[in-house]
Amino acid sequence: MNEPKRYLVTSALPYANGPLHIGHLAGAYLSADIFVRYLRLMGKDVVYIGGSDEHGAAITIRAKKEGITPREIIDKYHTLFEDTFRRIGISYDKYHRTSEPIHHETSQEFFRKLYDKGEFVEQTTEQYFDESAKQFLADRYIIGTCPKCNHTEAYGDQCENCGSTLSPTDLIEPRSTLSGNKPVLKTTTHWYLPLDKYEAWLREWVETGVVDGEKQHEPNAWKNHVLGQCKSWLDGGLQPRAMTRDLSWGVDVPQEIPGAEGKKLYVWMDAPIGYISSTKQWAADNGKDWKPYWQDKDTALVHFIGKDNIVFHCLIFPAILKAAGDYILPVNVPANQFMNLEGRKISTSKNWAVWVHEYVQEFEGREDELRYNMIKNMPENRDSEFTWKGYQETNNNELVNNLGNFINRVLVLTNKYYGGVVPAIDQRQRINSSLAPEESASYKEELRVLYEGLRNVSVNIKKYEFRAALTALMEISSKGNQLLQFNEPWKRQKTEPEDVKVVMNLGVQIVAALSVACRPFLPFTSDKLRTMLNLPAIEEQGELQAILEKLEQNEAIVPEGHQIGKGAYLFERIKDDVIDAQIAKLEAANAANAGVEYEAVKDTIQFDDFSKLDLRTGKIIAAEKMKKAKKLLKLTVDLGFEERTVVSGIAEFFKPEDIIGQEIVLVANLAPRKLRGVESQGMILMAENEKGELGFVSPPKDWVTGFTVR
RNA sequence: GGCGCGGUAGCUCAGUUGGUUAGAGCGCAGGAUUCAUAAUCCUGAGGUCGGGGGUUCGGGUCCCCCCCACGCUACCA
Repeated sequence: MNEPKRYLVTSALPYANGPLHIGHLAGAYLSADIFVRYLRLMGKDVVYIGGSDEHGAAITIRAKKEGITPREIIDKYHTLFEDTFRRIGISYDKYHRTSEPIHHETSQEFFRKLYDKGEFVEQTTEQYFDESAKQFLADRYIIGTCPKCNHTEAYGDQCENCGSTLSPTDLIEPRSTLSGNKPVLKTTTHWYLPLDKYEAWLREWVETGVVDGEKQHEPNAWKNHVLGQCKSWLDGGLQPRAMTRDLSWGVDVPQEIPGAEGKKLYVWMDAPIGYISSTKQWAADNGKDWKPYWQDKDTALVHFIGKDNIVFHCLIFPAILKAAGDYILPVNVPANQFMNLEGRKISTSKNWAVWVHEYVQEFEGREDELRYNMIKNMPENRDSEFTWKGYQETNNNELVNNLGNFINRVLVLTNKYYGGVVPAIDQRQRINSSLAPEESASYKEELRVLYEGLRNVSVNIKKYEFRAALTALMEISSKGNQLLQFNEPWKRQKTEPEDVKVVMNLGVQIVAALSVACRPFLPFTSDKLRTMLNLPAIEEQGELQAILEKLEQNEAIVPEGHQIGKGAYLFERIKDDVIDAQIAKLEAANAANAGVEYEAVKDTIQFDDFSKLDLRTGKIIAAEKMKKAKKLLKLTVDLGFEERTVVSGIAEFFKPEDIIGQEIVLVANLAPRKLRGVESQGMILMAENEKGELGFVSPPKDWVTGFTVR
């Protein structure tokens, strides 16, 4: 594969239904931003694309709940996203939105093209339908009792209480959120993309990089967990996926297609095509042609996403692109894993998160400090963790003590000794090497060390190893500190001023190199440094490439005689009270949210309804774990007059040997049901707490078995 | 239960195709130093590389079994 002519880089489109937290940032936005800023600094042709994902049922439901329009919600979050990204320095070339007409047209064109080519399979299935509202109900429009945790407000696709993934037909007592009525099952027809038909080429493409006999990517360059998850799906066999849904808020299925009425494009045919429509808008705004970026084989397409999006970007979207024809496939999908927060999973609903828009407000001027910590702890290959204490430590120990201090030392000394003018030097002078205290080095040899340091940053960014690249950046600064330490200008200025000139000139060169090399990671710091050095602001147009070329030729970056400005602190120490306040804030928000949520009391029943239940006291006399099931125990219950076999989903909370002799209450007249091949004759009553933990409901100790409970 | 990514120093993590005494940063202990935001630099202590077996002249690295964490998935009357 040749060096690409141009790059098209995307970050996952955030869903316009809630603010951005640090997990989003560490997952898909900072990584992309580092990559594109680097490419620009190397003089590459690169376009960085993103936008808000603004369709879907979750938004309409929320709008209904809050009594506002979906448009108001998406406008609110789209504006917030744009502002947040700008303030934390995510340098999109185009941040677009899927509600724009150009996006509707683009995704409809895609659909039309696939339809005309006969790629779709039409399938008729039964879906819930609200007769009073006269419409099919999206998963999110159906609420019912979760079959797993009995939460009464579970959605048709997911229970937000226990987190399990559901299908609408799983819900007990489903009801429509539109009318509150019980929905009926009715047939509906949708267009499916037959992924099963594409399985063979998708597998070859993922595993070898070859499509249609042409090598398009190097699988070794893909991350393990990305390849692993793709293979896992491929091995499991791909199923046709619906590309349309019965939704009210989204992109219409092109109306000339028979049966299109009331149908919208599903997220697969909507959100990722947002990358393309966003590119079109960028091209229109800048007098460019969007097509080479999506259709020319010499373009490298890179998707930055979180691990929850791997299958989507590595299998489904490529399938759509190839089915449409004329489109290139991604050369890499460097998905990150997840970032935890203070030992727990980040959770929007539980309000366990650091919100980026709050951070940029509360820590204005400290954007790079967050970026630095996020990159240092980026979940590149496994889940990682953000802690406020860690944030404080990286800030104080690395940004202040290492980087900021080195730069300050150079600026202070240069101003003190030479009035801020970069000293002219005699290149024949030898100084102490920055590499080892006992060795000597020439000016040019030290420029070479700097060159190698920059190369090291560069190589790691190319490999999508941003943590390593950041470490390499900090090594440049560390070597700078060593150079000063081994040469001790403050001592030798009086005795060996010519040596000191060489050292300080080098110091300025290193700081100047850092002002360019730090930019992908710390763009705000880069700007400040350029001002301090009195050097032109960075436009991200080949500046890194330019200094690499100079250094490779052993040429200085900053000429002798250049006047630098005064130093100022780039980073400031963060005190304990700031950190303590943030931790307290986190705990408080979480506690406020965790206020025990009581389930709503169900509809009133009559005594007759109750008396239909036959509850009996009993005792567990045998228990064993069910094979091939994580949650199930097979229990034998003594009812006095008979023994029952009961399969119960309590294995996560109780070991079989611990519950022999446990007295229980059994629903004795529940219709038997087979679970994993074993007939369960009844149900044991369990109490559940707010954490979802289970406890037995039992009669007093040594109660007689087999008697009724009422 | 199935599949997948991981399990390396007190903490956060590097360790390429198997090859000499397993590394970095932070923290800790000593020392040097003062240009610098009590910053910097040097030295040191600290690891049966999750456990067990195997292949090999040689295994953190390859193979098998097991344990733990996370994710996806099935099961939850």
